[in-house]
Amino acid sequence: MPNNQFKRGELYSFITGMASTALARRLQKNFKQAGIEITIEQWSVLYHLWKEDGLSQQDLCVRSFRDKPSITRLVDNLEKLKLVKRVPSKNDRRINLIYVTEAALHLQEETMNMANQTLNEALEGVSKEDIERCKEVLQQVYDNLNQGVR
Amino acid sequence: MPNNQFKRGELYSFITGMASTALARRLQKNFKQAGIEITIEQWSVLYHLWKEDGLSQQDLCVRSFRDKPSITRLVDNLEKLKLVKRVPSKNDRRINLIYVTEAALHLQEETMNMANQTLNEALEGVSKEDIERCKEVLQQVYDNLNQGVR
DNA sequence: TTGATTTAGTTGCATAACTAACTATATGCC
DNA sequence: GGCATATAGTTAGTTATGCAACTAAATCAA
Repeated sequence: MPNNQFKRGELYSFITGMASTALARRLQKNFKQAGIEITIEQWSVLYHLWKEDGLSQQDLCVRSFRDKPSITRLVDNLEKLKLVKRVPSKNDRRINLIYVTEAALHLQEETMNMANQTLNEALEGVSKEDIERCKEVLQQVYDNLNQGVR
Repeated sequence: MPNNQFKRGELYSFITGMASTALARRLQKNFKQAGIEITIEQWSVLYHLWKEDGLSQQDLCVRSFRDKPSITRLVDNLEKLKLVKRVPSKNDRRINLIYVTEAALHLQEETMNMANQTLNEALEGVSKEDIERCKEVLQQVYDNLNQGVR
């Protein structure tokens, strides 16, 4: 029997990710109250593009832990909102490079501040050390589940 | 400045709950490979009913951290699959009490074992102590975000 | 050069989530 | 009793996710 055997009845919140769900909901609410009409999922795509503009959809898949259809549709919706633009790559015509627009850049500062502030509220009373430890555990869980998968 | 100020670029995986998503996906795949044709969300409702049968939909909302429409539809789908039954309460006719069927009871042992095993695989290499610490952090995050909310 | 395989992205279908608005029953106050 | 309010659940509309099947372009091999 593995020494970290999980007792029944303890697994539910781990599987459902209730903390991250609550956090996403709160951030969504904060966006709305500030009159920012994008979803958290759309924001999370912009987040990666703000860090590095001109990523391919495939890059976005990897970085945002989503599958290809999800990214296709998030980019669709972001394009409708005129927050990003698809630009076909000249080297490889299969590839779309995604660039943020001026409008999206205007959102960056405010939404990043809101995200940081929301996260800090969520982590109120939790020590830096415990946060680090928790992040490591979650990363390990992710890695365990994806080893051997490509 | 709060002493647990989160640095930019570190928040993404926390918000998206990539670990819990990966875990849910893996468990779903394991169900499918075993020929069990229910979704993780449906399973999570059954999970609460196995612990305590005859809960109201409202009870299920609270315990599964979902809103009312979500539970309505999950119960709809579970009822179609003949895994639960809605029984109107005699004391209060607004209330539906949800009971698992024989068919659902047959799923309990196997799926709970699969869930525990999947979780143990996910937590391979993580110490009991770190798991505890991580659970406490996630609980604290949830509580922080829901204090003052009812 | 042609034909098989891989890669990037899209489309279709089912399930699930949130919000808002709705119905029906129960409760509380006058 | 009667009306306002609260509670349990449903319905409708939009967005997102997962899977499977698909198209188009690129690569690799004979």
